[in-house]
Amino acid sequence: MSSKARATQIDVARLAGVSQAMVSYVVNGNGAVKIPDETRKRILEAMQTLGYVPNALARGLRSGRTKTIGLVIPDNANPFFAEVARFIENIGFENGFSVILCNSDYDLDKENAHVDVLLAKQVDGVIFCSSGGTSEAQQKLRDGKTPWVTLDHDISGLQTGSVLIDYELGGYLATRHLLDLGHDRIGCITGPTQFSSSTERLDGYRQALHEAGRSVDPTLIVPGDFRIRGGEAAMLALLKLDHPPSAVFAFNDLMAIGAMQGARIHGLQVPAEMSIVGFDDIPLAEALHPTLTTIAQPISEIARVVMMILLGQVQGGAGVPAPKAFNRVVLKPSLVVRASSCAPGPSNPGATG
Amino acid sequence: MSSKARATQIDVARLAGVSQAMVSYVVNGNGAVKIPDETRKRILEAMQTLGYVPNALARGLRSGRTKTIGLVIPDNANPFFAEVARFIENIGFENGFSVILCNSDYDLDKENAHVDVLLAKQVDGVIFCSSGGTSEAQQKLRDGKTPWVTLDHDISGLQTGSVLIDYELGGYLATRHLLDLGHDRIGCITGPTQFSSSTERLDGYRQALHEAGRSVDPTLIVPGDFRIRGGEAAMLALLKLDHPPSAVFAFNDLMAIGAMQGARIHGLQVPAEMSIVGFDDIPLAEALHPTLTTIAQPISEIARVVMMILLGQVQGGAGVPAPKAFNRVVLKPSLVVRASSCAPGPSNPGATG
DNA sequence: CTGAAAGCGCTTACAG
DNA sequence: CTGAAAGCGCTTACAG
Repeated sequence: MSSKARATQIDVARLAGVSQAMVSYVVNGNGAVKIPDETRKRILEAMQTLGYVPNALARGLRSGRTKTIGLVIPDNANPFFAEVARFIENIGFENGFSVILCNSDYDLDKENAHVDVLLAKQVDGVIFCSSGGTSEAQQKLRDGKTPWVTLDHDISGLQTGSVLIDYELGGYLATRHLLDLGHDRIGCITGPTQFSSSTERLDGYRQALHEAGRSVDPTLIVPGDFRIRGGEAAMLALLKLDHPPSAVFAFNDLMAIGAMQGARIHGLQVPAEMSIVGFDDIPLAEALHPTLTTIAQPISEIARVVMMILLGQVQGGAGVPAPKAFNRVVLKPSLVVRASSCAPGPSNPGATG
Repeated sequence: MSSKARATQIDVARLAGVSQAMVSYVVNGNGAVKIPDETRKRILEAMQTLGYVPNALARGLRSGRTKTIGLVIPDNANPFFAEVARFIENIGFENGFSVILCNSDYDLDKENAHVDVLLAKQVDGVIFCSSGGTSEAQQKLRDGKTPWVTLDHDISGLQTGSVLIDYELGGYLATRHLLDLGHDRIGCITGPTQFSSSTERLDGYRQALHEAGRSVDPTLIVPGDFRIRGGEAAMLALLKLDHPPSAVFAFNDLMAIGAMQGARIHGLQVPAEMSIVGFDDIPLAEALHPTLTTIAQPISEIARVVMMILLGQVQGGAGVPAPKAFNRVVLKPSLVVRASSCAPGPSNPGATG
């Protein structure tokens, strides 16, 4: 048995003494054709005997559907994206879709290469979590006819479904929280500056400062890379300033964790001597010590909405768009106050004078 | 352009004034056929003009290769598996392979369903990180002719490539470390007990205890679920014992993190009043506070070896097995001592008398 | 209810 | 160097 080639519908048909079409009808449960129980049973038995496995390639080529979607994210090792991927895959599985995982590594060329492959593989849809900016990959998706949904916040006239996160609001909430606690000098560890998801958080930071009548000190804004090590390095850089901050807002939780380490390396207590706020609310945020104050992204909600939009378009059939109301959804992040932020201590140089 | 159907090789051939075969040769760079530069250029231009994208389904159907592999893991939201997936995908990308991500959720039925789909989709290979035990899915893989590599430690005569982790050694090292520190009562938070990766760690635990002339107290062994919450609950259960442990070995880092929380909920200091050792060495282990002592699995090495074996079989062509030497690789975990473990305090009831 | 047949887009010998 | 053609395994009208 293991020496023979894989059985096909023709083999099954032959063994069951029916035509190939009958086998196909049984496999696909086509309701338009009624097959006598006796015949169906014979076919099923033949399939069993031969260990028949349908060839999804042939089916896809013929039907134009592959039951596969592509997921492009920057980095699956980041717990936030790992969670996103987990939820997406789960919903896909429940609906009979496989997901091809693509990590772009915040690299536009890689992103582009991945989209090429996904399109060549005839995926039924693509979930595109851009590394930021308008890329070649995004252009291809835009020009093509494969349904796709973006998780970016690039609202420049997208002609597709998009789930947007209000990053600016997130940046505002984080900063506002620290201002409310009495912090005056608030550091900022950003993501790679070319990405819109970074600049938007930064806009929120600035807005909160302005609203409170504070000026923005550019030396307090240091770039990170969305990774732990980058957060640590950024915190150490901030602590070398003549007037270091008493609180730091890191643009994601991973960097916030690194910032905590950086503070400790410097001998500072968190939060007593250094408040830290993150962004994402990864599951580990509340397992840290101290637990991490952060801006929560509604991960499962994001995944749910994205898949609803995408599968709506995919299953609606070619050219039938999803209900207009679902095409653009803005999800709000929210502040989750935990133990890593508190009012500045009296001895803290960064405290309100 | 967006209203037309996707261009095919026939369209390109027509526009370039050549036969379809020529287009195919250009696309695949078949060295056996020499195409004049002028002709090649015309074809390339026509492809550009029409926005030609090869149909990987047709190619796969014809050639028998899909340049796609399947990855079955229990849970991508677990940082350990997220890392594994990340490395696998990366190596796949470098070699021109896409990866279909499948989460089994420690559920044998789901595992089985995923393998069915992967086989139907004609993947070139499967990486199978079993949830444990001999499952239907594993049987199908064994019977089929699709190359596959297992990450399990089920050595019961596997006729396939396998990368094994010496979990027993890991369990031994963790326990031995705690014994060496002077702990007498060492708790154990296991994984789901039906899985061999759990029982093997437990064997190591027992062995270390026996070797030190200690008996195994079954009340100190509590089951976990490989998740943070489960670790916390297990720790709380351990602390309710009449004779609670002074140290705990959790079977993965996620549960170790939960155990830390559980200890804190109970008002215990880690490590002064409760030592904790994990397993995996996820990137966050050294970012925790205190940093986590754990048994490190060589994640990147695991991914590298798995892919080397799998791609060797895939690219070696049907029926040509990889070099025998690569077919079974046992990787050793190692102890990484950090700050979450120390000698028991004098006031600690679990300390050596 | 059942069968013969076209065709999805490609690769690959096989002739010229 | 170039073209005509078979065939990968399936789905789906179309006749009987």
